Amino acid sequence: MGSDMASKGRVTIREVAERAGVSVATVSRVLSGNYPVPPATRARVLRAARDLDYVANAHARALVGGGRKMVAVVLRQVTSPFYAQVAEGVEAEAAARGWLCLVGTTGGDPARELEFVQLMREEGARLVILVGGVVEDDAYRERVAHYAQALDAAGARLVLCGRPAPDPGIPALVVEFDNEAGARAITAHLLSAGHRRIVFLGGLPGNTALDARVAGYRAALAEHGLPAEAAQVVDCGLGRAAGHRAMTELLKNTREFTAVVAGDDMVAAGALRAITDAGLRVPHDLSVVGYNDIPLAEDFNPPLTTVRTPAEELGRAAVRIALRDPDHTAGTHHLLGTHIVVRDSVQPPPTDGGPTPA
Amino acid sequence: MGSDMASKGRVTIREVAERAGVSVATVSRVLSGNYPVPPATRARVLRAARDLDYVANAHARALVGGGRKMVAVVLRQVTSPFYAQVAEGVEAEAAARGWLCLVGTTGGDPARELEFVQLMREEGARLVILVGGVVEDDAYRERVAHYAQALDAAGARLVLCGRPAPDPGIPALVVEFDNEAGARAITAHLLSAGHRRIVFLGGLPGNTALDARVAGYRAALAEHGLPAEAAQVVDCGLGRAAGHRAMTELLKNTREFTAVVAGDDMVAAGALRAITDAGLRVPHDLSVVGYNDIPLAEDFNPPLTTVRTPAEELGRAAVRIALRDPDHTAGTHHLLGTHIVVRDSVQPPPTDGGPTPA
DNA sequence: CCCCGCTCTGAAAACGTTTTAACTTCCCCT
DNA sequence: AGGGGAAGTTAAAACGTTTTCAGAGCGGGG
Repeated sequence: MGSDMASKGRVTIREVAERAGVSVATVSRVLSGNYPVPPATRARVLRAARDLDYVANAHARALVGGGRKMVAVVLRQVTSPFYAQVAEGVEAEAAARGWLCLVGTTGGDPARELEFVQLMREEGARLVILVGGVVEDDAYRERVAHYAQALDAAGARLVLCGRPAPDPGIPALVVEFDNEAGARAITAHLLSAGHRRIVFLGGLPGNTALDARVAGYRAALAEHGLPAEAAQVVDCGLGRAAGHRAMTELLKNTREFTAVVAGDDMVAAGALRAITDAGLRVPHDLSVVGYNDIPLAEDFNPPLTTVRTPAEELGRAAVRIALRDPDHTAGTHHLLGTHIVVRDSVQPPPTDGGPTPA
Repeated sequence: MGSDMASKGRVTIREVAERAGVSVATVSRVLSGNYPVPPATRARVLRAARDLDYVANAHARALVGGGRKMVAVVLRQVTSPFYAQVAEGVEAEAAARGWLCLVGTTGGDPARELEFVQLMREEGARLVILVGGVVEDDAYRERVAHYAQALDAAGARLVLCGRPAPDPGIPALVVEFDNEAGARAITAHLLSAGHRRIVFLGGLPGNTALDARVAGYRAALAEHGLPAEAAQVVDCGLGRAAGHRAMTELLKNTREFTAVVAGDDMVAAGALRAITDAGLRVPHDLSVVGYNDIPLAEDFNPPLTTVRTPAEELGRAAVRIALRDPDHTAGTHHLLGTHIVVRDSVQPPPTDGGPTPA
């Protein structure tokens, strides 16, 4: 760094030009690399830029260049392990292509989501990724349709992760996990361990991700020849606290079940804790499984059997798919696979009327 | 939304002006709200803007406005619960003031950190927050001094969370937890439960955050009248995997300790798992404490006694402090307090030569 | 010897906004 | 009635780049 660093304001391209003894056009050509410049001049410019510790003004660049390489991710909160992984995937894939990644959190508030998308339009994001299930009502559909059209008009693309496109005609991509298949598989796992009375804890009617998991759960039950009445779903919503509360409630009544499939791992965490608090043991007295396989799921008590949804890969896939085909292949739906990871929270149900032998 | 939405490119302020029958200056004044405009004109402009679904170009704004309200957080990874919380704090505090928040991840690579800070200079961030301990060597000091001076010259500020300012003269703020006090307190907790042979698992020589915790650990031992040789610190570094590996190793030898204080909760998670794998029980055979109180620490097996470092508050404090005094109160050092949260991973040590009575 | 074309460089326009300075009106005061 | 503001509005400059267009220098082929 030179000793004559500007003490006030930023160094502009003009000062670099002056010091190098060339015009601003030449400096721009060297620095942006968009145009060949003979080695001698090039070196002189580079030298001057380095001496002055010049940094380009991204705004000026974006202004004339008409936009910039930026992707925005919008999610409920970064402190949720699952969302954090998705964000990391997006960020990694974006960074690998030299794109900037902006993450915004909404706390689940549609108003803040709208606000953020608006902001991203102002910022000239070329790709906006909305992640996380949502309750799908008219307001939602209208909102997303608006986003999609506005972004599309500006030459940007919208991808929805784990939430539905409002209409086949809307210019948005959808990338998500096959929730139904995942839930079906994990429920089948419980079934094949011998469980028959299984409750689904953490339904959230209207939320498409959860609805799909509930559907998978019911499908597994049906496939195993159980009547529709065998399904018990507790619509307590997501989150550790909700899981804890609902499970506590459930345990107050006479126990009509031997296993629980939780809406996600956080719900499972709450449920696990509630069960322990009630003096029961998992999996000895009750089996429980989760969903998502968050990083600390194997440190739960006991290590949680759950279905792995490669969250980071979801994020990567979202940007990869959106950026791959420049032609407008909108409206496409992409499903990502999942698989069960078996740990220690499941064992055959206790035999009726007495404790199982060790 | 009007039926005549521009189908190509963005709607500019000029088109709004035209439709409203005023000049661009007037539109700008209405939209930016920097200058009073009579209600009638105002309404007409607003109407035109809405009809055209106009969104301002943030770049043009930032260009003329000389920068923009944006804060950038740089951290190792968002998937680490502690960092995620810090990021959330920063984001929340920034959003509350109408600032934009950009989070960048480095994976711990100084080169990527440099690259990102450079990028933020280009983007015109007015506040850059570097978070996370780091090994402090000459390269680090030089790097940070460079950031600080460059940002300062551009009228931006630099705040360091949990890492040291290279030199009192450098224009950077430091905000961090009192690591030494926290480690001293949690070690004292173990001591007062009767433990005498305590190992510190997760040292990382050169990393100032960890060094401070080790110092606190040693101080607690000394205060309790134990000789310096009583301290055993295992420099295995951070992360769940490191903790697991180191603990496994430790358990291979004859056990010379009854408790372990982990460098952070992730190390504790690994250690807990290693102990369980070895057929031992916590806290019956061994007591374990962590550091940070990450959100899932209470779901560990057993629920972890640890020291709570309010991470979100750290993030909030960083932006609050940096933005509070416009005068250049640089070089200041702010320490945030911590406190112990007691759960179930500590109990008095087993009596020598036999199992403790229940 | 002249002209063409190529390489290198520079002047200036453009990007979309904010803001300053100036210019009308119109009203009120003397 | 005339002058001084105030209020409302506009034209134009400025922000820092990229890019187009054109000019200058120069070597080679006819």
